[in-house]
This record gives sequence, structure tokens and C-alpha cells, in this order.
Amino acid sequence: MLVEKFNHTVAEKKWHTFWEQNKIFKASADRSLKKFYCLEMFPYPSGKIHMGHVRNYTLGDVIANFKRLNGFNVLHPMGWDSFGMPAENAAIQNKLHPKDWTNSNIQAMKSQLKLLGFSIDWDREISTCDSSYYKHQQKYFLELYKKGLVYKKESLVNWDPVDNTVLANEQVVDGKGWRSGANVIQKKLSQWFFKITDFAEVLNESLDTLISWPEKVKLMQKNWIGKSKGCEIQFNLNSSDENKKITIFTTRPDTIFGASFIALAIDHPLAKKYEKDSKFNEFKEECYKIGNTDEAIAKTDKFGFKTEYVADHPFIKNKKIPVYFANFVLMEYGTGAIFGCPAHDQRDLDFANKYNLDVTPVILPPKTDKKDFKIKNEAYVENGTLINSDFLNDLTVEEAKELIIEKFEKEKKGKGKTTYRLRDWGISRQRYWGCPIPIMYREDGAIVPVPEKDLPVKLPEDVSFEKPGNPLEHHPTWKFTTCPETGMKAIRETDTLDTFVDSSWYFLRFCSSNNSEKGYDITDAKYWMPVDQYIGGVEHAILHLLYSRFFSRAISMNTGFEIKEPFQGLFTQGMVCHKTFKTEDGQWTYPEDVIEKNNNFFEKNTNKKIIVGSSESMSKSKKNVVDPQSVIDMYGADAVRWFMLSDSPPERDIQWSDEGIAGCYKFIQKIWSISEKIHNIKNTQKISEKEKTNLNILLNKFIKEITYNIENFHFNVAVAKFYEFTNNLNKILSDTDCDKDEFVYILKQFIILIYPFTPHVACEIWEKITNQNDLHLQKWPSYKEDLLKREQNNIVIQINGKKRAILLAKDGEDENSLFQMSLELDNVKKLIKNKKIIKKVYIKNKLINFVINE
RNA sequence: GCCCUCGUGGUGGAAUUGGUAGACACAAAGGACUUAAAAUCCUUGCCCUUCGGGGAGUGCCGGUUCGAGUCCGGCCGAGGGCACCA
Repeated sequence: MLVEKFNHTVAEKKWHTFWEQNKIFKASADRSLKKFYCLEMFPYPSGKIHMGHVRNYTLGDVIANFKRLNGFNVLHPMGWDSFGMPAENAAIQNKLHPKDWTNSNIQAMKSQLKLLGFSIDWDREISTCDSSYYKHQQKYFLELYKKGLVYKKESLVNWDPVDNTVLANEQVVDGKGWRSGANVIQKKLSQWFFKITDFAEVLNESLDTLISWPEKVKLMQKNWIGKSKGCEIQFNLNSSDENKKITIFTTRPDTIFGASFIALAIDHPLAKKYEKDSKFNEFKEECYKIGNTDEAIAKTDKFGFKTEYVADHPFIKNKKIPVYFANFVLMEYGTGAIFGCPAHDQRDLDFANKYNLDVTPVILPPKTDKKDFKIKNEAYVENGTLINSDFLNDLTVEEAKELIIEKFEKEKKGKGKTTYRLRDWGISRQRYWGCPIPIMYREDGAIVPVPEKDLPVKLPEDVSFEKPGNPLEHHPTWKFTTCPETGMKAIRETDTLDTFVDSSWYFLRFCSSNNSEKGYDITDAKYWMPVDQYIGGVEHAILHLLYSRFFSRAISMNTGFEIKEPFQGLFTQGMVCHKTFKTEDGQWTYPEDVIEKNNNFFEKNTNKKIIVGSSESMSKSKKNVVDPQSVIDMYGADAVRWFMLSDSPPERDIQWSDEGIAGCYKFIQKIWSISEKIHNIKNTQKISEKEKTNLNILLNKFIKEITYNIENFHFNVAVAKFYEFTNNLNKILSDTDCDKDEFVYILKQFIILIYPFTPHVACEIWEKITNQNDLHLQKWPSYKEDLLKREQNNIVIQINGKKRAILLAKDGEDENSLFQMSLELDNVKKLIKNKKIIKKVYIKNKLINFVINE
């Protein structure tokens, strides 16, 4: 019989229309239902969707569909992270208004997402650049301002002296501005900050409650917050001026007897004295050049600037400790001052060796003789016992820390303290395309929040990008206003908010997206929050997730419903990679412009030879991208979705391949042809009870495997199980006398199981065999555990741990008779002959191991 | 530099708790069907073999165990993170 092919173009369009018209994926307002909030990180509307989006949203869609079939009321919304730099760049380069550019991108990407058949509740769509969104954000800003969680301080920015503009780190390439090519300098600007450090402890501690987060992400956040327990110590200075004391922070107070210098950050208050010293300023310039990332600091040679100050050691009489400024000490961390103990810290040792400072070991490694222990170029940072340390001698590091802190506190020379590496969140951006900060600067110098009734402070639309810098700053009228209370003249804040603020509460907005009064409603949030499953790229492991955890907690404090943790479950997916193609003169080439001839590759139009490079994550700059649109057109949405779930575990990178997607297409066709075969069975002859039982066992095992693998995010394994089951089913179909009812039943179960993965072909087959369009209303199949108990098991017979035979035995067969039976097997007999059995091991229904001496 | 993760066929990967290593897929080779191609289906996949089976084997070296891809120790290699792109 000629089987008609599955026409994905027609079928997919048909189901899209049906789903949309009947609002199949709309979350129910019925609060008695058990809920499931499934969220993927919302996209930046850059123009077109890319494979990374396809993968991200396919993963989420499987979960959302799976949960719906399991009876949950699922919230699966989508929105747009639509403020940000690319829109401004487009405005500068193509003379398009950021708003128009953004909105047309949104339209384009939305229709692409619809093509993929994602089960999204589009009625809740939001866009962060819309004033109906950001007006609530301005309100939250003011609330935090009132709570004292927002403040202003001077802070360094990357400044392009030619374009007269602030640059983001990514706009600084090799120390030069990306557009002008000018050397970027560090400039101090007064900027707004959120006091996230007030939450350092709670954000750190609360990580332990997130049991469904990847350990890796939690660890990254822990490192970022960087809690460390230590001690502040005051040193007396021999100084003739007002600086009589200096406070340092250390996590190693136990090494105080090995202290040989004090090092200060270049912007430490003591630097004031040297601000006119040209040598010091040269040194300072050198330090600025390094930048302030941990990586840069760790890799740079340590150097310092000696001050005239000398400090007294707190316990060793007459011991004088020199004071330096050093390039590896940061003002932002601790007190901006440390004491150096070179014997037990590599940085301190490098520094001490450079300036010929004392190196006195104070920790002796275990089982080492004091006489043999010398420090040269490598610091000893492990545990040990204290030496050369007066009253601390012979204690362990832990004991010494405890005792010395006690002593410091008693003698009022210092105190135990916990510090965090986490710094406050700078939220000012000197850019146009962002949420305006609702603040005015009054002519009398007062900083005045815009009253709530005057919100939103809307972005002006008539802006020009002719001049470099912030268009809000240049706008002829926008920033001039009056204080509503006093009538005094005022100037608006022209900085806008970091776009990470926009994405720090959008998941709350989805709970009440159509509420114009409030950003979110507490009753809605009580029902929907927290997000049960959040899915996105690991690149957001730190900032976005940490900021969201902070912001949602901060704005919900004292509202009667505090959001302690917004994301209960987190999954971070890997990237989509593809081979790279380059011409011999080093030009990146798009895959669709490359053709293969006898294992050699050429550029289509020019016939230039192409060099195939390694597989890397798809990026526009390397041109190793495949446009989802073209693949959807050719193979259909189901095949693309299937590809995204196949082969690679979702947390790992996936390699895009043309053969792979073709294979997925074949599989979609295959399940279609199997369903046709079953649908067209004419013979209704019953199959035997035994065959029926076997089929049932197969199906039950299959249901269990698919359920387990979805719940555990092993989608690639689930896909393999689908292949396996399909192969088996196809074999049985050609072997067995057909029983239509039986096979239709199996097919229906199969279709429900595959619906979350490939909904279009599933709905089409379902409709064909049932004449109904209610696949989305079906219940997820359950399995019977007793059916999975097999009557017979293959028992592996090992001799000395090596597989030698397989024995088919009744379930639960007596141990001794199993030993007897296995000893009868030819191969076993042969190998055991004349040898003594020392030990017999039996693992129920699985394995026997005879241990014999050779 | 510091912190973390991962090393399994030609390739992507599977192996829930220590118990048949290589499921499933891609690629390759051979075959069937066909006038032919496409599509589809079958077989093969390290070494030795008397075709029963035997040997080696999960980056390398060692350990624990009746039994190790899985646990422990030490090497080697690859990747990721380390403060305003989103």
C-alpha cells in the first residue's frame, strides 16, 4: 500500500490556528488547581530567533506540556527583555528609532516562536521597554529608595575621551573604545547603587534551600558572594599627623606573628597625603592599567609604593612593620588594608621577595622538623601547627584563629568579623534605551523622588543620536522640570537603569501581567510563585539570578508575602555549536555558502577552497550559524524540536549537523507511517494472551522510562527510548497477527507520550485515529509496577568477575538451585574443572559470581 | 594565579544504588528490493579463533572490592567561572 507522507507544512499551520483560536495554552484562573510555573529566560529581541532560543524554549515546552498532561494548571508565559544597547547601536548605525527597531524585531521573533508550536500563554506577553511595564519598576525603585536600599556614590566607569561616552566592558577592546579606537580611561561619576550587600548573608545562606539548582551554579554564587570569616586588627602608626591607627582585615589572624608588612589599596584614605606626589601618581596609573578583575590582579606581578608610615606589631615589642600601597589590594574588599604574612600567602611572598622583607614561617606542616622547614619561592598555605608565635605555639590553625581573636577582643586591638566579596549593584547607565530613573535634582541641591502619581517618567521619543553620548542629556526640553512640591526648578536624572533591573522581577509581572494598578498582585503571586522550573543559559548563573533573588526579596519584604526565593527549580542548558568554515585568506563563511566535493570544501560562488575548523558555539561573528527559519521550512517544527532534544544531554553543548536534522525528519515520517499502518489494519484477529502480556510489559516499561527521563531532564535518553520502542513496535507489527484494537491502544499511549516533544505530528495522528482534537486534554499514561516484574530473568554468570555465560531463570528462583544450574552450563563446567570454588556471590535476579583459585 | 567541571568506538552519547560496557543515533562498509535512482529494510564494526569461544578494553599509574566507567590517591589533558553584552 502506498503510504502518504506527513505534510508538516499543512499540519503545523492547522494546529497553530486551532491552538490559538481556542486558547489551548491559557493558564486557568481556577485557584483550586495545583499549579506549575514553567519559565524560560525571556529573550532580547535582537531580530530573529537563533538556535539557542530554539533549544531553550523546546526544553521548557516539553516540561510545560508534560505537566499539563499530568493535571497541572501550567503558567508558561513569554516576554521581551527589550531595553538595551543593541537598539541604540542600531539607531546609530541604521538611523532607526530604538523603539521601532525593537518592536519590529519583537513581531518577527514572536511569529517565529509560534511556528515552533510552543505552548505559550500569549495573553500574558510583556515587554520591558513598554511604559506599562517600567512604570511599576520606577515605583519599586522609589520604594527601595525609601527603604534606604538605594544610594548614590562616586564610582569608576570606562570613559571614551573621543566619543565622550561611557563604555560597557564589552565595548572596550584591548583597552580601546570599540567605535573610536581611543584609549579608554577610568573616570569617576556619581552613580546610583542598590544595597545588595545588606542581603549578602541571607542570599548566601538561602542558597542551601535551593535543592533543585545545579550545584555548579550555587557554588558560583557562593564564590561571588565570597563570605569569609576573619578579623579586623588595629595597628598603631608612628605618625606625626592625624593618622594614628590603621585597621586591616584578614582571614588569617593566626599568622600575625609572621606579619612583615602592611599593604593598602591605592584609594585608601591614607593615600590623601600622597595625592600630589608625582611618584605616587605614576604608581597609581600603573595600578589602574591592570583593571580590577580578580583574574588580572592574580596574574600581574606584585608591586608596591613604600610610605613613610611604620606600624607597631600588636604583640612583638619593638617590631616595626613597614606600610606600602600595593597593586593587589582592593578598597572594595574588607577595609582596603591587609597585613602580609609572606610565609603563608603566595601574593605576600612574591611581594616580600621583591622588596626584601622578612619571611618568618609560623605554620609548620605536619610531620616536619622545624629545622628542615624553609620557605623560598613557594608559600605554605596548608594546615599545620603554630611555631615562632609566642602564646600560639603548638596550636592548630583553627585553634590559633579562635584564641587570637579572643585575645584581640580582650585587649581591644581588633575583633572577629565576617566580610563578603559581594559589592553593591551599580544600576546607573549613561544611555537612552533604558528605564528612566525617577529622580529630580532641585536647584537648591536637594535630590527629590518623582511622586508616585507622576509615574511613569516616560522616555521622550524625539531623540537624536547625532552626537555621541546620552541623548537624554542632549534633549532640548526633557530633563527640565519643576519640583511639584516647591515649584522650584529641577533637572531630571538622565541616567537610566541597568537592564538587569528589568529582568529582576519580570517573573512576578507574568503572574499579573494585565494589572495596570500594580506590578504584581499578591494573591496572584501567592498562587503562582515561586517559578517551579526556570530554564536558561548558564551564562546567567551569577548576575541575573543573584539580582533577581535580591530584587524580588527586597520589593516583597513587608508586603505580607515575602518572596524568599523566586526560582525553586533551575536548569541551565548548554549551547548549540557548529563547525566553522574559513577561506584560505581567513574569511569566515556561512555554512550555506559551502559545498562539498570529494571530501573537499569550496565556497559556492567563488569556488575558493574552504578550511573546516573546529565546532564552536554558534555566533554571528564566526558565521557558523544555521537559521532556524530555513530548517523549519525544510523539515518542520517537530523535526527541529526533536533534534534539540536528541543525542546530547541538555546541560551540555549540542553539535548541530545537517545529517542529524535529516535523521530527525525521517523519524517523524517513520512514526507517521507506523500510525498509518496501524490505522489501516483490516485483520481483527485476536492475538494470544501471552503475546498480549508481552506487548503490555513492553509498553509499561516504556512508559516508566519516558516518565523517569523527562522528570530527570534526560531528554536525550527519552529520545533513545522512543527510537527503541518504535523499532520494537515495527518489528512486532510485521511479525504478529494483527489485532487492531490492541495496536491502536498502544499507538494512543505512544502518541500521548510523544506529544510534549513533537506536538504537531502527535495531534495529527491522534485526530486520525480517534477523530478527536483533544490530545492536549489526555492524561499522562501510568504504568503498573508488577507488570514490570519479569517471569524470567537473564542471570549473568561470572567467574572471578568475568562474564562467562548467561542463564535464563524463573523470577525469584532459589539461590542454591541457581548455583547448581549454572554449574551445569558447558562453558562454566569447562572453566571450573579441577579448580576449587572459594566463594559464591549471588545478586538477586541479576548475577552469580564464582570465585575460584587459578 | 584561584575555584569548578569533564575525559567511554570514526562521531554525539547510554549504562538510576559498584553488578552483561558501548543502548540509541549519526557517519562508514557490504547486501536486498528497483531498468536505475531516491526511499525503505538487513548485516558488519578492536585482536585471536578449531566459530564453541578466548584476549585486550571507559585519558595514564596505583589502591579498595568477589566484581570498578562508577569509590579512593596521584599524574596528564580539555573546557568553564573569576563584577555593569544580554
